[in-house]
Amino acid sequence: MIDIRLLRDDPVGVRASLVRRGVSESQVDELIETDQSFRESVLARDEARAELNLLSKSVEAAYKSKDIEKAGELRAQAKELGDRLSGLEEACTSVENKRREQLLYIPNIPDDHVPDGASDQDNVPIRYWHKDLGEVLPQEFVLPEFADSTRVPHWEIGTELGILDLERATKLSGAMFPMFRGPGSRMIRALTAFALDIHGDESTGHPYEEVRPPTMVRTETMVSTGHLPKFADDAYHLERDSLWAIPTAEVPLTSMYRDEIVEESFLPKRLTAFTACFRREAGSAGRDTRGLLRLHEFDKVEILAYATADQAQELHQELLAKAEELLRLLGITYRVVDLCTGDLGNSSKRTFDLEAYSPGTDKWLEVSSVSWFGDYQARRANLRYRKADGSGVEYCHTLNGSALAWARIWAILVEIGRQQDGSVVLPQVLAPYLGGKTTIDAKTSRLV
RNA sequence: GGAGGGAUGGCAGAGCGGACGAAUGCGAAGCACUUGAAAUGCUUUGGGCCAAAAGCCCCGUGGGUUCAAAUCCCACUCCCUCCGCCA
Repeated sequence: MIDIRLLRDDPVGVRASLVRRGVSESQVDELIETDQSFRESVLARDEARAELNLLSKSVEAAYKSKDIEKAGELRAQAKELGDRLSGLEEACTSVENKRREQLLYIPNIPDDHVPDGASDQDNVPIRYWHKDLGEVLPQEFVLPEFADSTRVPHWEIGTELGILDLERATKLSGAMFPMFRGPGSRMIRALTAFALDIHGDESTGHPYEEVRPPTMVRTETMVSTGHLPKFADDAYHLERDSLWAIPTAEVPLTSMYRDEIVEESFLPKRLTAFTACFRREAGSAGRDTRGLLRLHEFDKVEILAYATADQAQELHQELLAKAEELLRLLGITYRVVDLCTGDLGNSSKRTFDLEAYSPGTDKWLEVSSVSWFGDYQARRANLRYRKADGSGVEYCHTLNGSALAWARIWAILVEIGRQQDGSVVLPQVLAPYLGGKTTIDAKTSRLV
């Protein structure tokens, strides 16, 4: 959540920033009002409490001096004050809860650099990359030719080779649950090992610690990252056990140090995790239903960092570079997009998306989203660090990005690797993870 | 699933109605002593609300009793041990 003090100190500025990303003025004003009455009732309550504490002390003193009569008198007085206090206390908690509730629904304040915009149409491409062209500025980029053999959608290729079995997956779980088979399944395993090895590489000097977190989490864990309470409809909920299926490894990784105060020297802390991710996709029924474009369950490797405010921006670039590195190694054409205020995620301060080109569908697919959350999530998670100079305790900054989401990568690899004869050639970097064989044979559907 | 035990500061651990935001030990920081270190001694060392001195809150969470609760009562949550079941 946002820092309520910011809102107090600069209501006009904060309101303007939030309106920029689609929050209504009235929602902000309501919060300001609630906060004001909260502070008033806290003051009233504390004054009454102070008085009562004093009275209690004098009761004790009266008893000690054996003045039973006076003690009785004071007790009656205190009793009366106590009754008044409980009313004030009740009022106080109720406003406080109201304030917290309102606060939980207010999205993060976007960074000043975030471009204005209403929807994903207004996102700003920053650069393109293609294996033969290298980095290219947006205005200079022209999409190179893709061979006809690659202009086949991945679901057709997958079915043809028997490495994707969506029909039977539907039998098991319903639409939008994928099932990979044979080399198709092994590709996911190879990609995962490949990515984790790169993230965990010690020789970089800043390896990411590999974590295998739980996939089902408590409600508080989902609240910390901002996925609850606002977006409950998007998540799978196991009511009987009060657990939620994680939509991304960001959820458990961010809460790992929830309610803790770490030392400044601990930061920046880099983590990486492979998990399945579950999304109900409640608002998108009927869209992108074919193939692997939109799924209820998919595998993803996530990278995440905790940082101080000073380190955050640099870490953001580092995470982005990490995700880009994988795409480059895989030879996938992509662009980096600076998300506009209208498309920015609720908890995010700034986000870069990586969109990879799928020749089979002629679409740019979001395969990674790299976000800087400022202290928004850390406030929700009560995740802080003790400053090295001893000057106190501060909220951490959190950042994370996908690197990468495999379903869409799988789709693109299958499309760009497709040859005239229908076989699929996979990137050489995966060879060590595929038993040295990188071609899926058209006839036998086996790796050769 | 059954039975028991527990939840206190960075850790260990006392306190079991008022003098307790909390003994003691360990750890950490500073200072002194020392050529330096060790040892020793002294001092400091939780978080939050508030613009803030003051004031107020926090001993798992929520409620209750009381003038007064870490301490008594109730509920919940979590953790541990044993038994059962099990990948």
